[in-house]
Amino acid sequence: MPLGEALYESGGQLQHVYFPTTSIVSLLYVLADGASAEIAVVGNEGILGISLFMGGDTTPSRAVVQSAGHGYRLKAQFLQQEFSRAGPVLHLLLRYTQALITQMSQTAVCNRHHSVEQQLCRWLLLSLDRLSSDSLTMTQELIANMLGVRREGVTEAAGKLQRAGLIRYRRGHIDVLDRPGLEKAVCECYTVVKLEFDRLLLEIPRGDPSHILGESDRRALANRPEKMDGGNPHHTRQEPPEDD
Amino acid sequence: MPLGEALYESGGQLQHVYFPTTSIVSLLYVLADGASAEIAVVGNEGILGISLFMGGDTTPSRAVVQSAGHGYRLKAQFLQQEFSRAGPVLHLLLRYTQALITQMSQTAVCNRHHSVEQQLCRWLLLSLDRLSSDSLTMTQELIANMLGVRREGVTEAAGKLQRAGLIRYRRGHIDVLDRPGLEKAVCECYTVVKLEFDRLLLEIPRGDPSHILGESDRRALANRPEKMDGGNPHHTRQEPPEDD
DNA sequence: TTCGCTATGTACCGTAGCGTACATAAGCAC
DNA sequence: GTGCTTATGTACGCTACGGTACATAGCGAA
Repeated sequence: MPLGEALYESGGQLQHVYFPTTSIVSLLYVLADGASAEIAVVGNEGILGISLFMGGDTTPSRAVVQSAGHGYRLKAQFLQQEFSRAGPVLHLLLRYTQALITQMSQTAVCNRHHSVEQQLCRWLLLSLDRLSSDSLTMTQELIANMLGVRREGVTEAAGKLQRAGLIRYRRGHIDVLDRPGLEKAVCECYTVVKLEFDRLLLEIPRGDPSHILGESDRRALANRPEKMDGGNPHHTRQEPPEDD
Repeated sequence: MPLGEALYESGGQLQHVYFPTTSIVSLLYVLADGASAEIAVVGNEGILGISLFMGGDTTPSRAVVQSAGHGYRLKAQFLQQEFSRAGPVLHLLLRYTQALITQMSQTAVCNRHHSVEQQLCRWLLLSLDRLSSDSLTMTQELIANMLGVRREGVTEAAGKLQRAGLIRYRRGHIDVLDRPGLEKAVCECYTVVKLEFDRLLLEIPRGDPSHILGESDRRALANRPEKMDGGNPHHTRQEPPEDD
């Protein structure tokens, strides 16, 4: 999944869902005048194409690869088939969708009330969490597009963070030097989203048995079908691999 | 459902879902410093408490009655019971949730790129659509809280709209005089959301039969259980027809 | 190595919206 | 009516950010 590739366009018909593994994908809303804003970011914890099981088939958002890497993809019909079985996969997908809703909502509030610098911190940490790395390949121009601000604003904010010793960047690369420091500088929006993802996707729900997802269910999701660049020989699944 | 009542608080355990009929409810995200922003508005087209069927049981958002009126409520377990049957109600709820996601996302972009005046227009139209009326009981202070801006900003924007002959307001009331004019002044965000709601909730999906929702399904949802002021215990209604 | 593209740095002005303070007026209770 | 509460109007300075213009420097290609 190369940098900049659009997995789907606003309103376009989706054919697949995607499961990033080492890549990160941004969900963008684009306005008629070309202005845009990232409303959520999806990495190896998530799935792209939720409208395929939510029932809308398409969505007004755009999905762009923000950090090159790998991922799996699956034909929509296979996911829908599994979804319609109303088993643990359905519940896990819905819980993920709820986590995504939290991310979108918190982004909306953050857009309203927080400074570019705070939003940059949030963005860096959210991206880092999805890469399990402390280094990003990313120009300030791209970050500006994601945040929906001027490139110069990002330059300024990034310069401030660098002078504070939190990050270091070279042409097109950002290294995080002091992650705890970054977490101190970030607004609460990052924490809210992170806690909600952990709560919804890591904790084992109690109560209604239909919602219980144990370790085996999470393994089931982690054990993903159809690696895009080749094969994982060892996973067992019902659907045969297909296309590409 | 009186003005200002909180149907649920951020992180609080939900006991019921709510179906507003003549009321409007705002979903708010509140920051630690008290600042807040409305991320979506729910009226007679929608349902409050989606986290109950999405599987999270709770959510970081707050639901506040923005326009007093009536509504139905239903104990969470009954909705979950119906949801777990994986029939048309499930698909309708998920389609509504996707529409809600669109509204939240578009709100995020609008917060980023559009002026207070444009956002006020959007807010007025979204509220109007959910009241099927051309008059709101609403102070500028409350609107400011919803939009996450200063009250004075709303005063100014509303004054501009009034001088343009689009609206008229008296202490705590707003009348829309020229709705077409308002629709010309509003940003695209309103239109995107409206079209998406229409597409997802009014159009009859084609293709996968499990997604088909006909007129009877929509009647089934409109035919709502447990009126809030009545306490009718007969909400064990007959199951709606499986399909149209 | 040199060249050239592109990412980054800096500066200047314009403006929308914030924080604040206070004035006015509409509606309500009596 | 009178008086109080609360909604609305207005003003002023401040700041963050947008728009623009241009300078510099890193890095890859030749």
